[in-house]
Amino acid sequence: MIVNPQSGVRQVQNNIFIEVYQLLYDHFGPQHWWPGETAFEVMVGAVLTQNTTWKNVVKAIDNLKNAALLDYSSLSLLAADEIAGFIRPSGYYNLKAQRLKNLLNMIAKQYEGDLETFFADNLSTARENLLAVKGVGPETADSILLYACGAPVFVIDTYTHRVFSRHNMVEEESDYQTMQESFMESLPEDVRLYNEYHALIVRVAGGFCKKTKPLCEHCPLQGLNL
DNA sequence: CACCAGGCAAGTA
DNA sequence: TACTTGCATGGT
Repeated sequence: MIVNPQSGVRQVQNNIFIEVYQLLYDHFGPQHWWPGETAFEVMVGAVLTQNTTWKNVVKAIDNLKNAALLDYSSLSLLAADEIAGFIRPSGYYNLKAQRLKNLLNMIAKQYEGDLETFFADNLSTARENLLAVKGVGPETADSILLYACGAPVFVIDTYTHRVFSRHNMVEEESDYQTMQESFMESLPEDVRLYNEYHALIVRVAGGFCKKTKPLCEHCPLQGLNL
């Protein structure tokens, strides 16, 4: 294992990103993500889970499901303030309702309201269109691309940053794009791998790598600290 | 009671 | 450019 004496950060050389994946997969097994029945549900969930625990998102999703609103054409008929009423449990409900509207409007405008056309679009075009939606940032966009569109994009989130910076595998000040490039340059381009890896990072962070507990006892990555 | 959760945009200096 | 703040419910 090579460590850069300047930064103390491990060199990506053989190859820490794959090692970590193996450790996590061996410890936790497959995570079966994304937890949603349809691609549309995944897309909605990606917006609702912004800075919010998934448990609360499930309640909001259930409200939409029970009202038979969890499909593109039904949800598109509602105004933002009507959507807000159903998604209250997920928090920021006014904001997120408008963000969902913005997303639906983008699909209406760019893809003539055809979800399947959007899901099948060229990766970079789809990503640009998603990022142009107010309320859709890089993580939300990439989550939709990977888990709804099945595109080979690695998703970075706060957990990814926390776990990997805490173990000195990326620099503390690394931004989204930098981290994403590190992962994607170090891993084979494989949707299934990206899917499982991100889910495993969320799993280990939620289970062991808490914000207020810098020491992750009994964490499967424990031995990596140096 | 304080703090956190699978972000993002807008405001300030 | 580099911080800071608003958005909000629900669980620990």
